[in-house]
Amino acid sequence: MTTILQDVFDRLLERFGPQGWWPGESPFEVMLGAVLVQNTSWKNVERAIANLRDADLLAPEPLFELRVEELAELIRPAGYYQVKARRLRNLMELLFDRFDGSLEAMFAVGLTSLREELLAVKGIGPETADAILLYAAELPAFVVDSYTHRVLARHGWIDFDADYHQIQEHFESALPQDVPLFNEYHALLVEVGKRFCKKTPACDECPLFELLPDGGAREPD
DNA sequence: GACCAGGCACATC
DNA sequence: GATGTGCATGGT
Repeated sequence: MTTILQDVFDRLLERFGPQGWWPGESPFEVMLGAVLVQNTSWKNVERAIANLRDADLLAPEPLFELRVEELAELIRPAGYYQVKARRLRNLMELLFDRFDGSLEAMFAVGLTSLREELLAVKGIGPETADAILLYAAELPAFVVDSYTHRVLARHGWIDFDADYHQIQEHFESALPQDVPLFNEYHALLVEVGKRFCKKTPACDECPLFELLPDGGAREPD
């Protein structure tokens, strides 16, 4: 049987093609990006990561040894740089205190345990944790972001007041627990969100428009 | 100059 | 438990 969520995925993939997420050359870099991108455009995150790369800091050891004040200056282009420097520091402390600095060891503890450990880090909430799980650790956690919420709610496929866990369950219960699928699906939702489902939407040109049961009349956010 | 972008923690009621 | 606010850069 075909669910609406599978329809949506097929349509988005056909329209936009594979997105090749997550941008980043290593799992460690992907993990840092997950924190840096919080409420921030990816363009600004790229500058911050470039600064870290130029300083040869895109690896666990050197980043762990870097003072938080210096880290803050380097990631400044990503915005909220004082807060995010502290958050990255907290994440490094988890990595070294619990896993001796080994990403492999950290990712090997499994989805449920690692998710709990990540959520216990101050500055890592559900979306950042799931982004690390899916895109860095390659574990099947569906990532829910503001676009996911907006796209689904505006089409009437979830309630506007659905919380993170409800939306995640909505996807995970309707789809196979497949890492490449979850990877592509979230990336495609961000893409359609950026193009057509901003705060001022362009619904009439959205590829999902015709999937609406009643022609698209929906309450605003 | 206003508004927005791939959140999260914390204060206050 | 719900709602509001601070955090900050860079693009439109």
